[in-house]
Amino acid sequence: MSYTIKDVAKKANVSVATVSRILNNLPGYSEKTKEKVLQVITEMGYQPNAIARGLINKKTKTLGVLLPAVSDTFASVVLSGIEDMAHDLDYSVMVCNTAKDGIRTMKYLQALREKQVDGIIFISEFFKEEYYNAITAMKLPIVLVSTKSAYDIPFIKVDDEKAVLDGVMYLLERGHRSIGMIAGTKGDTIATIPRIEGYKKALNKQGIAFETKKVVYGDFGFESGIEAAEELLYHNKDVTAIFCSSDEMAAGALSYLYRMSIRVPDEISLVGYDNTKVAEMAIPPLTTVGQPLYEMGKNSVRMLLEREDGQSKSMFMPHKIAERESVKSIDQSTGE
Amino acid sequence: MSYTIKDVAKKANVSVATVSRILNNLPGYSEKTKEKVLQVITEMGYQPNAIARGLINKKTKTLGVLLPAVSDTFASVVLSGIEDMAHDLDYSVMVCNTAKDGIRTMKYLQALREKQVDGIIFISEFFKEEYYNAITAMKLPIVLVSTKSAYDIPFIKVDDEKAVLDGVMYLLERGHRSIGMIAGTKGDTIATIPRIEGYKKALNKQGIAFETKKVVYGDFGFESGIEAAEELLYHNKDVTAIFCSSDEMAAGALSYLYRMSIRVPDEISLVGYDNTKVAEMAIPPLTTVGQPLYEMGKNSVRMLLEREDGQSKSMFMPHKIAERESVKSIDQSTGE
DNA sequence: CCGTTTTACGTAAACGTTTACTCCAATAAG
DNA sequence: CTTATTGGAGTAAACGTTTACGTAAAACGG
Repeated sequence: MSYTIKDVAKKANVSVATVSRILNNLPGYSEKTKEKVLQVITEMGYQPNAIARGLINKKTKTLGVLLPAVSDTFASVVLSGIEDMAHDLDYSVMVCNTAKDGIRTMKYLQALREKQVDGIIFISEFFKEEYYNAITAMKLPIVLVSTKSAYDIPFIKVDDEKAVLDGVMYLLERGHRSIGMIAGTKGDTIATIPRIEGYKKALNKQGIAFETKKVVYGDFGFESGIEAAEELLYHNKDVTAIFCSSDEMAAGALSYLYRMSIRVPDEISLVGYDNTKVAEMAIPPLTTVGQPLYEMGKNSVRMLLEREDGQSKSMFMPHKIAERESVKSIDQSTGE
Repeated sequence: MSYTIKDVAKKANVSVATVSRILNNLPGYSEKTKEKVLQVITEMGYQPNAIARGLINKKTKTLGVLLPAVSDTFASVVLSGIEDMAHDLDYSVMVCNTAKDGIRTMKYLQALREKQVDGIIFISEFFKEEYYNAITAMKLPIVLVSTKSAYDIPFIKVDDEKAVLDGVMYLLERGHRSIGMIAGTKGDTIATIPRIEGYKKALNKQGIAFETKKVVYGDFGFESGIEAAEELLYHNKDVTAIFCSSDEMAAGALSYLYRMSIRVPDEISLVGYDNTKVAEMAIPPLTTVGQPLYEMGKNSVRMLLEREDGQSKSMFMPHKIAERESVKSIDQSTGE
């Protein structure tokens, strides 16, 4: 159908080897033939077939990305970083929306293997043993973004505990003493437990006792933020601030508070997590502890590709509080 | 490195042809050998190489998707529909973030061609002649989502004019008489001009004169919504409602109104477009004319793949107003 | 001017599949 | 019992590249 390297060779009166060499600029031809061949190529509109190329040199220049939901803001920002970096390095990316479903993840892993991707990036999902086995079996480089594992697999993420500690300290420094927390999925060893730990430590630094009833769990999504806020306030009439483990949940909390006619930040302060677009768009704009999601995406492909030789090591990315308008400093003496 | 079909054949004492036939369940072997081979396959953990397969039968079972920005809500919902449908049909998808940049689009088009994708889906971007030439040159099926072109290329979108007409009628029916519009990118023949046309027609139906100063342009993004709202209100103190050409711009408008202490919907009503998550999360939740984005994504791959034989035809998807809390009925006599 | 190196190519095998042919044995038909 | 048919396989070419190897001519060294 399309022209092949043979057609080019024939038309240019050279061998396919020569054409190939020119295409890959390897040595072994005169300047004259090079020009000739190049001219024929543009004349015919020849495009090399990456499949054939991939078959022989066992590189497809494509990466696989597994993520829980393309359509959530968090993952899609990471994805866009990955995409941009991949594009710069002449790689393509295949996205696999695992939809929080392990079976599908395994199916994808197999598809990616069959399609001979050069590496896999795994975003923000719990990394099961099953995945580990599958991936090591296929001997593919992999990096984890915004998650980590029990295995020796490089990851790239922020230090959740430290990030939350800073976020809660931010509240504490502004006079808040009764701070609730809307945490992520209960039991999540990556994004929930360390964050609660950070929350505890911050409280502890100020000599404030930790109370179990002040942390409620969600699932990082908007709706769960609504419910969590309701539950939290039901059991804790006195909180003056809530730390939320995702911007979406913070938006949910905001929504609930609005419905209850509780003003933010006048009556209750809110801080989110991630610094996604929803934090910017919220009313009032959310103060949030930001993760450099786009950069994390970029770095993940860099790590993946550099890994070739020396197993590259994991890295922690810096977090940074994005100050906006959802937090009020309160007078410590009055408590409100 | 990995096992090949030859290894399987050898170990099972059959020829590669037989193994291949079994793998593709074509006829030509006894039940006994089938079992034997299958057993060997699982024993060895053999996985076929899709690259080799693709080379010979000229199908890669992968699709290319071009979109302006993965990280915007709109495109990512479409993408997730594409992804799900593709997964069901055992296709993989390569995403290409064109970042509103034509050069990059051309580069992607070339990469997709070299990688021999089976089809291309083009989301929501203006379809340049340059693209048309490139794509027809590679003789690949293509479908346009949420955009259309001057060429004979199947598209799938809602009827923008009609959708806006309905949205504006919704406002009209609730007594609004002075309605502003925050439109998309000026001059956009797909998503701006027809929508303004719909706005005009709705006004016309009620015998209200169209005024140029009541439509201002944005770029579909949040920030542009802020600016557009400001400009609109500066020139039109009397509007009681604003129709926005995207939810994000509506969120921007909301944000501006909040800052100005103008209550929504009490003082000004707002309706958005798209029905993305941001409409749900807004405060107050946005009434918006919804596009079935996820379904559009799903259908696009169906269309693309069915196209093989009879050129499938374009389709319009139904829009639907999602009623939430950003619109107030006003008393016609007072004009509020 | 002869031997050696270098340059500029060409030939063909290889990558891992699929599939058109071929072939033999067993079965069915007459 | 012969002949046609069928079922169960194997052989090898093909897909479009890359690349190891070979080779003739040109360039070079002495």
